Amino acid sequence: MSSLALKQRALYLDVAELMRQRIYNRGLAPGEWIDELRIAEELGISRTPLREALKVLASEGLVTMKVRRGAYVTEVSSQDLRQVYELLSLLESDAAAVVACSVDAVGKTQLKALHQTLIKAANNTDKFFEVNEQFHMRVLELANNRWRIQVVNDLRKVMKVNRQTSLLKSGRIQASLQEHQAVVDAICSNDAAAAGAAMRAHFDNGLAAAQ
Amino acid sequence: MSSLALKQRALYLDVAELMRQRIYNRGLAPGEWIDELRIAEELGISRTPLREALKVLASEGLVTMKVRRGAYVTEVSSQDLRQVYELLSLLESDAAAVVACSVDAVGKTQLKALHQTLIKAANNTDKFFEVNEQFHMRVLELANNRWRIQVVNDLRKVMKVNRQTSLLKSGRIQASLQEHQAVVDAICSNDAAAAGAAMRAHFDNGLAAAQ
DNA sequence: ATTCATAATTATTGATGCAAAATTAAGTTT
DNA sequence: AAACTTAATTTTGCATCAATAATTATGAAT
Repeated sequence: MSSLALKQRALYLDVAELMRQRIYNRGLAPGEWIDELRIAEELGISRTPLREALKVLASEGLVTMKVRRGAYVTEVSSQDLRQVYELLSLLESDAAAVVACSVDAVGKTQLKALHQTLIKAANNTDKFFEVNEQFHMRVLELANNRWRIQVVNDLRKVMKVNRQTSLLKSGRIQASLQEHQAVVDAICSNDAAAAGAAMRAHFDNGLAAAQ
Repeated sequence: MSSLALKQRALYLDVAELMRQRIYNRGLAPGEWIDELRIAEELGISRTPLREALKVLASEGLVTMKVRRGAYVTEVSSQDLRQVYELLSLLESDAAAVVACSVDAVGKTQLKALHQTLIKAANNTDKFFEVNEQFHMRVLELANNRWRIQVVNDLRKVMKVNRQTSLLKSGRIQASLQEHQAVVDAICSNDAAAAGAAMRAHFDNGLAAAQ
């Protein structure tokens, strides 16, 4: 039985995810022209699903389509990075405030548990990134607005294009953990204003460290 | 010389816009299955650019792709509408606050002029919609964050799927004008907090009127 | 030698074709 | 007559093909 025996997702979605990863890890560099023929051949697929994938990435802002000139990896300037950061700060701090009002005991327990996992991952950068994202996503899910989740997900994809600048000056992880603690505390004491402020501070510090 | 002599945009973008309009005016009803063959034939094009257009609309949230079952017009529930409204309120009230801080004399003049145009359009619903959107977009542009503009544009597209519910109970236009006036006044006096609050109030009232 | 024009190559865009999957219709059996 | 099975049709998803536009290369003229 083949390993690809039954695929639930359409090919273009898998290709989109693969291209995303290539963009994140600079296999495809910012500004670079995307050679459809080469990549399609490389992946052993036709250009149709690849082109569909590129249009998905274009709507996410990861690639830019130029008419009759194909697809290019979007160049994310430091200004773009700042603008995206501002939006994430706005959307996620509001989410934290909403969650502080609406969260139940289960939600509080989940956030506390995730924060503990994050503390344990402090010495493993990749793991820290992963759990950090889980924490932020859990807050968003608790805020119960599927459109906000969608928007934040897209913006985070843009951030990942410049992953090396996006986080982690020295000492940033420990500071980040303390800021998360403040968010958890504020949410668990149902203090909306404090939760929003703590999340906003977290993003402000993150942006400052990135520059 | 043909009317389509030189087209600057790719076909799939034109098709996407056409499909958007059909969804807005209920030529394609919420939940309805989109018959690729029929529409492609109707438009005299092949399925390829239509399918590309559908993927663009899917990423905007206007259509939903089901695997091996094609594309369906997204059903926007009243909860979705509320959630999108909340996000627009958040994003645009923050934009208004930013503009109040950064706006120059030219920007102030533009907003005042747009508001005057809006007042004159009070008796023409379609024109009012149009100028209203221009006003909101101008505020966003002055806030100088291209990612916010993109996000708001996408969210507004979702709103338009339920246009009939989205605005205009009786008396809503006059109230809306007064609320806009408050936004303009606050921005022109560089009062960020007041500008944000005025825009937020505008959205809160709009949502209340829609339900 | 440099610049402009034209030809050749390359790449994007849109159309068509084909196979797999899903839905619908038909038929058989209990 | 109802339900299950199987056949036919429809439709999606991916591949291939053709045409148009853009870029590069070649050559001619000043």
